[in-house]
Amino acid sequence: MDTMTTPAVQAPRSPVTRKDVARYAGVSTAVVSYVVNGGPKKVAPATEAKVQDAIRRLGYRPNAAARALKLGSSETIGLVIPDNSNPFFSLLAHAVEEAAAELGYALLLTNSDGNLAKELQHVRNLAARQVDGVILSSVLMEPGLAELESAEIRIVLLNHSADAPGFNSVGVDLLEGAKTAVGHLIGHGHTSIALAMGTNTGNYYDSREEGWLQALAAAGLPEGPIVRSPFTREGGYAAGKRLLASADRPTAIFATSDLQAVGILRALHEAGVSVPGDIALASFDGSAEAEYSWPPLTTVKQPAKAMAEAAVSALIGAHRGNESEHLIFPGELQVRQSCGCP
Amino acid sequence: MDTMTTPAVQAPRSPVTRKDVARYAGVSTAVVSYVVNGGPKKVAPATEAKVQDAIRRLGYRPNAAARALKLGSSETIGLVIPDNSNPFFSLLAHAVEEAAAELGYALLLTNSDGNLAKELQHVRNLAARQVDGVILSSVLMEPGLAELESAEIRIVLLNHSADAPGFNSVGVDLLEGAKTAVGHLIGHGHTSIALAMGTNTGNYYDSREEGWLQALAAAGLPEGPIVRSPFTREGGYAAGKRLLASADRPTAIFATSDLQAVGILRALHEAGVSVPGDIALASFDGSAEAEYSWPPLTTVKQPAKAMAEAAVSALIGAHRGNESEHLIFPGELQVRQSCGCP
DNA sequence: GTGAAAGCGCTAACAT
DNA sequence: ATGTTAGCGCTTTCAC
Repeated sequence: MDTMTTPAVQAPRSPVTRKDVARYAGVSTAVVSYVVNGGPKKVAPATEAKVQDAIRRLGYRPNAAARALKLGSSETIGLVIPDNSNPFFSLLAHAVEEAAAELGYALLLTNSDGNLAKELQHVRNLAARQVDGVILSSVLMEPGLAELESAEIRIVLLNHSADAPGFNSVGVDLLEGAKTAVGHLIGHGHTSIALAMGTNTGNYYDSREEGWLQALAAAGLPEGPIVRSPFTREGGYAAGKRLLASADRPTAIFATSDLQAVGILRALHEAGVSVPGDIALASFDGSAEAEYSWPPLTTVKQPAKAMAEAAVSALIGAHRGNESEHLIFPGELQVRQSCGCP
Repeated sequence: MDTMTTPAVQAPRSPVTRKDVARYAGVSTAVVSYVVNGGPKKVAPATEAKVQDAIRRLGYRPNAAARALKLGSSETIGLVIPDNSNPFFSLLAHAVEEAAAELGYALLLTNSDGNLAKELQHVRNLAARQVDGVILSSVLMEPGLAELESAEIRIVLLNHSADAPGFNSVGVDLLEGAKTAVGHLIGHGHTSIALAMGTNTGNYYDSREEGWLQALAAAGLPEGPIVRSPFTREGGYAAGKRLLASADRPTAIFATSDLQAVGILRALHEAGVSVPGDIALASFDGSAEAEYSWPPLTTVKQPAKAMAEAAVSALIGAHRGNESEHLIFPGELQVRQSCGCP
């Protein structure tokens, strides 16, 4: 590692306060506040100009900590997600950041790495930092969530598709999404459709499994093989290899995440299996990566932006009610080539 | 969109302050502080126990805003990146978050979307929020950076490989990385190697271009075609199509990012061109996506974790000097199949 | 070992 | 329209 050195790094923060501005402008500190905040009192145009000028000349910037202390709000929200380097979550995080910024809120980002202890610790830490609420993409379901109720902070669950009593939540319709995807595969004439199911920390039942089952049943098809592995590329890769080696090799696979599908794709390619010729594939998430795999993935797109906006709005938006709401968004099938469509 | 409603959302924040704890424990507020912060004064074990008990019973949590106000530090840093949904940046963000958390700092994340105005606005907003510094993955180079010097806040440039006087910076060795990748392609016997160059907002000269040039020159090879497009999958896709259509179609391509390479791959696949058989490919970044493309990409891996740690450390670490430093990390060639290796 | 109190910078009710 | 001032919750110096 090379190191180069040149002089002079710019200095830290300004010590100029509202008081300095007031003195410089020849007004009281209250007036400065009124100008800075546009209220609550009106200020004479001439005075306002003087103050603005003083602010500019002095390079004054309000101290957010003091404001937060006084107001009891930091205009900041926390986001806890499992892993920001997972494309689906990074997209979600970006959308949340944008939605929050829209309302003048900043975003404190933390990764739980799928670790429950970290998750709890982060929520508590965020609470201590006086965030106005946290959006939690939890790794686990109900039982564990109860611990959070004592955290004394507004929480909305994002990417959470089951009802969680006592919490606001927003998620995607896993059941319908899975049914749609599997139904599409069935439409291509497949009769042996495997499920590559992602494994969660909490061992709850994921509705994507149910959706797969229901779609099969509705078509009078037998239950295909199930293989369970993490919601990752590696997990998918392992799943793909296992499916390939199994006695009843399926002719189609429904993967519960794009990442898994990407891993499966690799396993299939390595084995010289053609997609969708020999085995068709459909997945879930609708991440950008799915559009550029080879072949491009047919996938159920989660409306990440809308979901993020709903979560932010439920947390800090104007209409945030006091009832707990469970918002479920529909996924949308994005048809590409991995399923067998031209 | 379905909506379900159930009663009772947990209540907001606790109004219990250090004063309440003091009263409950029968001590002064100072002692509570000593206990909470483990200093600066020692406290009798018995007293400490009483205080801890009071804290637990009352569910007290220190108010970070007040602490920040008093101390002049929010124990928070800001990160400004172009786009958190770009895998390379999301990885970087994750690493920065981790490194900051290690030191007890939280991370305020913002996306500039490659927009200069947004970038500046974010830096200023972060400064107003009393962050202790910002890590900036700027979209532009020197000239524009000058504006930030007035922002009166510590800044370190991340993912910045040129020296920026007056700023700390950490980046990867673009020149050597590119030379290595192109050299590897040359080692496979290619003599016509194109460059898929990413375009930046600031129109500075990217050393990857120079590296490509130097590697070619060192091998006595003619300059291959250059095609310029954004650092994205779409940009790569467009670049791939243009390269395919060009009169002097190359037998190898060096792409300046994995994302571009993924786009190129798609263009090549669509055209029925085999990789690496007909055209070999190497790229830059070393993101996870590169490992799971088909074929897997040979790429120059940026040590994101180390870079993030260095940036955080330069910003808030113990040894942060007052001289401006420019840290350049070496990239490491990850050899996979897209280059022609078995 | 413990406590009293000043003050960080800001907001807004109240006074003028 | 503008000024005065209390106090948000915390840290820490200085006294005991």
